[in-house]
Amino acid sequence: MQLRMTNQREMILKELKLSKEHLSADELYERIKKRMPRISLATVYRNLEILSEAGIVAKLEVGGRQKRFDYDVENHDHIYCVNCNRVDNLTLDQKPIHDPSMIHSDGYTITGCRLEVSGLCPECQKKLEKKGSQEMGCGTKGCGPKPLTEEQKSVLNAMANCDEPCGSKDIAAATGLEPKQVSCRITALKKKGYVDSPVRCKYSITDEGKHALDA
Amino acid sequence: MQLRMTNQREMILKELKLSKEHLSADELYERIKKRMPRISLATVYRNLEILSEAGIVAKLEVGGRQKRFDYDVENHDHIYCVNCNRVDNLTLDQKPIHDPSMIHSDGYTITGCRLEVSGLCPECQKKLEKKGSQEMGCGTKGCGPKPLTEEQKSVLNAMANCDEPCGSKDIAAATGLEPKQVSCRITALKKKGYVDSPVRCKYSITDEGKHALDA
DNA sequence: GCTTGACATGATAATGGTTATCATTTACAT
DNA sequence: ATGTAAATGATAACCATTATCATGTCAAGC
Repeated sequence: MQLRMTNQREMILKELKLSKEHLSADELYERIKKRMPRISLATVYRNLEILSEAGIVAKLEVGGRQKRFDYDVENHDHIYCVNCNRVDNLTLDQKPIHDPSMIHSDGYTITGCRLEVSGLCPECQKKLEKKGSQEMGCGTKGCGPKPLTEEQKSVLNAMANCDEPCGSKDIAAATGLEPKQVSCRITALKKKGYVDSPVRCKYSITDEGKHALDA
Repeated sequence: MQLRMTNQREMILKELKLSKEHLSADELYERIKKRMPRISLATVYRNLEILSEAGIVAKLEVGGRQKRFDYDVENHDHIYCVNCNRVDNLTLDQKPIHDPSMIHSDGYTITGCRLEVSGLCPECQKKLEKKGSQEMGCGTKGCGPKPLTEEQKSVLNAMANCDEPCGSKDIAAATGLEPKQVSCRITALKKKGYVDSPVRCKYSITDEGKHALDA
């Protein structure tokens, strides 16, 4: 089994080196596609796996979402954003433990060791400040208004036509939906941040909700 | 928003405390189902999320596969098996860094910090010794012979009927498949460990391969 | 220079873990 | 006791990743 340096592989390495970021497979795919439109996402995954197996790039499994890949194969520590899953390098005042002999592990054979720090990256901090305690969970992609079902839209519309906070019965009447169905929809909309409950049992549409309706 | 203590939630907490392991959502689900057969996997996921958000259990995102949950919410370090993804606690001779002030992170707000060690757990070491350099990647479930397509089976059968290593042309003739299709199937079978290539361009079925055919 | 088979690719189906939706049920504050 | 928010179970949808396979390309040997 020997490795061939194909154009695709070369491109993957070049792009990874260029960015010096800790890109995920699909981010890398998006960048490469600009210059090599026919490349397949599978090829990117496959080659990142092969190249990391060969020790040419480093595979990072940090923070529980997608894998990320690093052109720098030296063992170093990372910090990741719990909100957007971005990964950055870490600098420490004190050298962390990277020595297997320090570790008591009841029979494990140790293959790797690193400090993993979680936090909120600067951008996500800003976003959260703006939005208050608003949920966001807005990663690198798929950000932007979330899709609504027809029922959710009609509930939102009913609220938009109401000047003051209204109860679920008013909305049931306005939409023709069953009261039970209305409260389900309200819950879903509240979770998305499109509906607010200024008073107990009274609901009103938020700015985000209005925006979502327009879109 | 307030939390209610439902039977399901109580059961999840009890079972997690009982095991004192670092269970994944589906492992927990399997255990709870024995005493509460109508519980839904979604409920387990939902509640683990809610309980960890509330700080009642700890969510571990270790090693890039499934999330695991810990009844012990104290900040401590873990070692995980790269093969079976099992997670264990770690004891260290020297206290690791858990102090955010040691960390330079260019604007990150730090929310957590722990040492993450990877290795091979005792059981997986034994398995690997037995199997030699055989691939295994056999996690907690879905272990056992991998399914074969009809074409793969017929290629394997042809090999089984051959006493000595044979070329892909022989197999093409024996199976009636196109030569090109044969080499594809051989590649797949080799990856599964069912076919070996003792000489370049000559293939023979392995013991695992025979076993897979019988099954 | 042609053949042959190993290695790669692109397209796409399949998988595994997890989350979202929604009708229904349950628990709790009043 | 009752009304409403919260929780549940069933299931569809989702996302990242892996597997499959037809096809394409490279490199070595005749």
